[in-house]
Amino acid sequence: MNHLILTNNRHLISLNMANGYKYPIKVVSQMTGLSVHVIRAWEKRYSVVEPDRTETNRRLYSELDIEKLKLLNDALRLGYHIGGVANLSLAELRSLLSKETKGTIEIKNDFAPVSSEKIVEEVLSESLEAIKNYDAKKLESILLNASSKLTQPILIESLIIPLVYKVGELWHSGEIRVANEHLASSVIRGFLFNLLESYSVSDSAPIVVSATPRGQDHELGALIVGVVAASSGWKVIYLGSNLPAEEIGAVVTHLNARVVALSIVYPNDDPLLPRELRKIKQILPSGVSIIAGGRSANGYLDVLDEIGAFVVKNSKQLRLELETIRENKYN
Amino acid sequence: MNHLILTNNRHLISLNMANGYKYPIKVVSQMTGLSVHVIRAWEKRYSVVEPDRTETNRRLYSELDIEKLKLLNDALRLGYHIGGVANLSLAELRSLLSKETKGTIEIKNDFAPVSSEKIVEEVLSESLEAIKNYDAKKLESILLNASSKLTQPILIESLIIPLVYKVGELWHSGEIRVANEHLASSVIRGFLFNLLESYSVSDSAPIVVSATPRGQDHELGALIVGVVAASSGWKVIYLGSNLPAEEIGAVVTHLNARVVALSIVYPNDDPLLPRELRKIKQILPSGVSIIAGGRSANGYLDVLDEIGAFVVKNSKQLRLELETIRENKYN
DNA sequence: AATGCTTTGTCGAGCATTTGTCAAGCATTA
DNA sequence: TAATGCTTGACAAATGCTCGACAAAGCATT
Repeated sequence: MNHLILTNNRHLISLNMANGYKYPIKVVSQMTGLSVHVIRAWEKRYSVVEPDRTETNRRLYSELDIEKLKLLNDALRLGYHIGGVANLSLAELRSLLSKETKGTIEIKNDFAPVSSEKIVEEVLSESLEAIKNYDAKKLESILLNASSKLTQPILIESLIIPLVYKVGELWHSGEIRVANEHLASSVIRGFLFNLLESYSVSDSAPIVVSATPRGQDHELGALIVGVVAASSGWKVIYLGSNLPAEEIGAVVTHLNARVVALSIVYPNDDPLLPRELRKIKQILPSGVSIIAGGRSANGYLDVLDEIGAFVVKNSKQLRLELETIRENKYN
Repeated sequence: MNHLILTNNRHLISLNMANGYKYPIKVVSQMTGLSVHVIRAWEKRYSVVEPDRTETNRRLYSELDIEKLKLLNDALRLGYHIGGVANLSLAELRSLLSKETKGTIEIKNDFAPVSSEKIVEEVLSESLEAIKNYDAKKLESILLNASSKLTQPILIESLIIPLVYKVGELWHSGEIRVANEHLASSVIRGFLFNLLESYSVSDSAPIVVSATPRGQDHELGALIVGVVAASSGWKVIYLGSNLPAEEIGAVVTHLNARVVALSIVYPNDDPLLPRELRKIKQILPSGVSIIAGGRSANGYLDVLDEIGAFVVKNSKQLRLELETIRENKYN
């Protein structure tokens, strides 16, 4: 059904369109995740769907057909046999599945006991392989794929962070080149940035400004912070790396932010950083919290303590800290 | 750390590419990634597009034609056959493709094709507004939206580059903050990176390695080069900024790349850069071409000349240069 | 457990259609 | 003159179709 809303003479907004277009089998295969062989076999054996044909006998599937195939595929994953559910109508299938999914929250755990650890391990080694081959596209698709299989905390804590560490290690040990590392960084950065931008939060959400202070060039940490904060319901203003204190202050004031999150990764003995941190503290309006994290944060514990920053060691602590701050706001 | 400064000779190009301009088939082939044979075959067999003709019967394609061809190419990649999608309108094609990826609401504007200049102007001012408000998400959606309305050359030459340039200007003049500039850089970088990764080329495509040499921190130029090259059918290995000569050499050798594209934006008087450039030349296998571009390339013309690099001033020249190199390969 | 029977995903052979590519011969352009 | 473009016709690769075969997995019986 086509709901068309005419807003003015040159914009047409169409919602929820089920136009008359019919899809070829290859596309249906991709959309449903079923192989073309299976789709044809099911048709032959159970008349699961009976697609139209072109004049030259090629199959043309409607959107309803596709929906049914998708539902059947879901049903199989839940343990049903194709023979048992093949002749159910679309409505019956839908109710069947909605009932099932209510009963068990974690569908995947029952039938596909692939542990997260297993996935992570695999993804890690595949990723490193892609990095070694300078295959940016491959790496990206691996990460995308992983992000759909893993929960966000696991994705960040068990995959992304270890991957970044590992790449750093291999680089230091000379097992991969600077070029490999650059390429990996680019892709991971792009991936995280997309992830960050994909969160949509309410306008009333509290604001956290994420950046690395002046002298700190490694922005992946700040991006990770951003992703974690966004997933915790914060509105994230991501400013990238190497940001002078005055700039951080200006943004916080302008947007009335609640938290500044700083990522400190390298070097861990920058003599100028303490001064920069103090300056940040000095510029920030009172009531704005500072959270610091990153591999080298430990190198500056005394300054961080001095300026009243919360130091977090991992994304879980970060989450907790953000939560605490958020609640205190209303006290 | 990414400053937004780029070439400023965009005026001429934007005039050339202005709205009513019609493109000959070879150019269309490059822009769409389709061979001229295929374009003609589709026209003959399905009347996919019906380009104007010169008095002497040569085809002249409009931007809408090009857009349609691009969309069709995308559709093929998703498994559609040309016969099935050939007669769809531009709007139908767009909705078909967006359904593949999103499947949600969609806004079309085909009913009164606004001129590119108008769009660009609007998008530019909206973008700057979003940047001033630290609204990364808004900026990103503006760019995404623009990319669906504009052809790729116009998007790059008339929108992205001017935007980058404008932001640099505003920053220098103090009208916006470093923080605004950082945020804009992040978003634009992410946008370009996505664009780059979205091109899929055949495995047999010649390879170009894109990077900035050691000492050059500004990677947007290298990304733009990457996007242009990818749209011209090259396989792009994007290595980011600040890459030592040995690394570039190693990658080129390992992947048997045909071209190294270097972006040189700032500073324009780095005393170490000439040495680095010579080193690159020295390390590269013979037969590998070097292309250099970017705002500050002019500052190193003699060295670039010495090492036999092609210096390009804009994306059009870049395209031409790539094409020339590509053809020479087979002679 | 072991045995058979059934279900079901996968594959290949042989044929038809679709589609990308190419060459030949001529016209236009630079 | 060399390069580019046009049309036509031909060809080969890719894709899809049907049918049949096969093996892994599930299930029930012994």
